[in-house]
Amino acid sequence: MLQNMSKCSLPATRIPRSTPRCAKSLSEPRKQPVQQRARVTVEAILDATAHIWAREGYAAVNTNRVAHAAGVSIGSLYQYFPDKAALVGAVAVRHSEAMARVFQDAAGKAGHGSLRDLVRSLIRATLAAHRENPRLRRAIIEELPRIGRPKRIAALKAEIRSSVVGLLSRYRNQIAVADLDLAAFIIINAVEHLTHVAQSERGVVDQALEQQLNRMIINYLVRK
Amino acid sequence: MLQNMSKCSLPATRIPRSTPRCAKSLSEPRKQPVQQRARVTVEAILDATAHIWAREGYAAVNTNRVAHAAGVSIGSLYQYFPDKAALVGAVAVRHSEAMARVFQDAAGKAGHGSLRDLVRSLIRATLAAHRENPRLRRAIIEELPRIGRPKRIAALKAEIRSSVVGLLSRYRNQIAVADLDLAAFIIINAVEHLTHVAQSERGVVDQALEQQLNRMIINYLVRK
Amino acid sequence: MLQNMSKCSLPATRIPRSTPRCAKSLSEPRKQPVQQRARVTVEAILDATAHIWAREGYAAVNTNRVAHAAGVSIGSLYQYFPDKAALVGAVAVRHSEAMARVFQDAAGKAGHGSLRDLVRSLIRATLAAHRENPRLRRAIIEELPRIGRPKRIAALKAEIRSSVVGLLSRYRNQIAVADLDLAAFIIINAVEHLTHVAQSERGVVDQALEQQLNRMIINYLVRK
Amino acid sequence: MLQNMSKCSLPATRIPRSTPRCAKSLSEPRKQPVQQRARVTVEAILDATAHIWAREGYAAVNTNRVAHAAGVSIGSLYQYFPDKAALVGAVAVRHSEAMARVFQDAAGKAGHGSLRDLVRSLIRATLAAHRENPRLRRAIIEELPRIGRPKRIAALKAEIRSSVVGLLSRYRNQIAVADLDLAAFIIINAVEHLTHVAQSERGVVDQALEQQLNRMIINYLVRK
DNA sequence: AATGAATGAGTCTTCATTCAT
DNA sequence: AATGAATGAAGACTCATTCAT
Repeated sequence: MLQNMSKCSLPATRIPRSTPRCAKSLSEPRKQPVQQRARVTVEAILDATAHIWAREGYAAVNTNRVAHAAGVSIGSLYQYFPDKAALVGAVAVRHSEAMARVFQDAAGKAGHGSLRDLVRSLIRATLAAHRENPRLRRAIIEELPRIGRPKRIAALKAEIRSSVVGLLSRYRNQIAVADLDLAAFIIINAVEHLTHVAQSERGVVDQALEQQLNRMIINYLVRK
Repeated sequence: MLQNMSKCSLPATRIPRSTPRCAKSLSEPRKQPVQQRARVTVEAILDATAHIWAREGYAAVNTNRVAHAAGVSIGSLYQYFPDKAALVGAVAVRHSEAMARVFQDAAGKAGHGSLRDLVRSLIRATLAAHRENPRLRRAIIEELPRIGRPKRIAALKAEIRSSVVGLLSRYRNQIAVADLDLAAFIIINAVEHLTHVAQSERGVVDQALEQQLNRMIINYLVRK
Repeated sequence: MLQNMSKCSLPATRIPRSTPRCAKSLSEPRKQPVQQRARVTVEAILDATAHIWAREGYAAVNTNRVAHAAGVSIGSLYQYFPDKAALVGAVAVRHSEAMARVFQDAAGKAGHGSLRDLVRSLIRATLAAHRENPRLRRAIIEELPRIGRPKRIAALKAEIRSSVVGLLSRYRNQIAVADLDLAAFIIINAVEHLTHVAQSERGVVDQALEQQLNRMIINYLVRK
Repeated sequence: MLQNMSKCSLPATRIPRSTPRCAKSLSEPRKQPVQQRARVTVEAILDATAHIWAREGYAAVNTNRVAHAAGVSIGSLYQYFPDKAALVGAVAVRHSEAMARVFQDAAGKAGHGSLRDLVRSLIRATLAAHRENPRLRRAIIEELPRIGRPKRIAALKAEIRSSVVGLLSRYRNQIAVADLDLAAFIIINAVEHLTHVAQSERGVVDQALEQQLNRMIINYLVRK
């Protein structure tokens, strides 16, 4: 009886809740797969999610479809992921980790060269990262902020930025910008977005773009 | 009671729609309001849409809610907008037109100054545009590409780019970049996105950023 | 406050009334058009209704669409027709009257011939009636019973049947069927439906069919 | 209460549907029930559909109501039937198959008798079929053509007709009609419709009618 | 008389999530 | 652990009808 009352509160025409945001979103995976077989299942689910998300966007990702595409029952999916947000969250994490590795390698290699070498290396790494599954990357960049908890993403970005600040600070005396944090912010976002938008609007990320980016960034850093 | 009898009719089967189907996305508004009160209705609907979209993203925009927020019946909404996409499309158009005016004014004012003046003026206009309802702008930038027909948006961007190319070409001999179209692409997107991301991640678009942008762009254009 | 309660009675998922039939249906036209202009309006409305009904079925007939197709405002439509059922009712009546005239002419002409002549004449009239706007006729035959009040239609049919009984009774001594009412029922419905179904399934109502019908009916009547 | 939190997720935009669109009408059932309980569900849905359709016509069939009447959630209904048309389509198929069996039995039994026996047997089978749930039969006959794809229905009818032609051809030398296909068309439709209309207008399908039908058909076939 | 703006109950359909087997 | 049947809240969209202008 009482529980029926809640059904009765909406007028017939649906006027949805104006406060639908709930603090959760992007929850952690539910349990770690221990058996080999289970790890395969989880991978299949993530692959299916990534595929759909990359091709058709977040709105097209739905749990039943993912389960079906992964060749797994919907029940199994929920054994490893508490909800839809956890699904795309896990995909994003998996992808980000791979990207971070690429990026760190690049930074490591340029460890003892000139500022110019460092810039060139970071830009090259960003371009390389983009050529790797650009559609998924696009989806993550464009849609994750609306899905996941913004604070976590902000923290991630801050981390990357501070590592770039660390790299730049070795060349502080050559750099015309006083606020290195702002400089890192500008460099990272400009390169990142220009690569992204070149990919999605022009369809290619080529030599010419790379050259322009190098010129733009190095001039920005060293020129008065 | 009695008047309800007239409402009694056979349950009508829903089939009709003599208009095709398929091929929609971002359809045109349905009919032009001719009476004054209708124009008020349409404005209220657009305002409500913009408000929800800006605050909570496209996924939170739903037609019943928009109608309710606009103080209008769902039927009225559908009298003027054939579907949800048309709703956000109209908001985007309304907003874009306003922005275009701001931008063109800026270009006009800088008509006879130096290249440096032109750059400064365009950057200032972009910043100003961003300060005007930044959340709606963010929503449009981030989500419209996933909603509307990409070709149309691409065409719009190409138009803007070519107008910038036109402005730059007056100063060609001062510019170190051979491919003016690529230069315009880079300038527009770098400034646009850095402003955007500064707003959404740092919460402000300040003097410091403006200064850096000016330096970055002008150095990019004139330095070897 | 109180009026809101009524909005609260349905559970969220719609479980519609299981007694939706209401006794009304097929109401009379609302007011007679007196001015010439008004008569033109009414004709336009009926034409539009007939056109849509014939082409796309009752489910596709909707008042706004009819009004639009008739070049009339929805308000004007409701000035002359109290509801949708009245609309199709009026079309059916207008059509039936025309058909009745055709039929009565045929009966009149065969007034003093043989039984064979009478049968031939009635069948020919039925065929002729079918060739006149067969799609509308099909719609009326198929869909009116579900729309209009069955009693009225039954009465109409009884009337036609009794007039055929009247015609047959002149030849009673040649007829092998004792129950003339049953005979009339069989003749009318067999001829009517075979013509109808030949039209809608074979696309034509031709000489061969007419000949077969004549043979079937006359044999049925006179043979032991 | 606590468990409700997990239900909290971003409002999902409704877009997906990775399957085409357009080109449906009378679509196939969606997935086959494999578990026993699912088969029970499907039967309940079909029974509910048949009941409403028979009693109140197609316009009164609506998915929520069917689900409710079947004691099943609307979601379950859509798990097995992609849309409303599939629902009535399945009912029609289930009914038609039963009818076809009745009819074929009749033809089989009359395999080695006279032409007169064959006719008598077919007519009796038609009458028997009509006594079995006449309202549903009426609904199917009257409304299916407007719902389903006409080609498929036409094919079904052609099949039946050709089987009757097969039966008749054994007695060709006794039959006065040269075009056996036309004869079959006339016989089937006349008997079918007269039975139907006797049921729906007179309320009974009795001995007298059966006798008249036998006389009409046999005379039609054998008399010059 | 005519217009057309407004209404809102009603209908189809989807999809995240739970739970019995 | 896995399966897949079941659930139902939610959301897009239609259309008969009313009423202010």
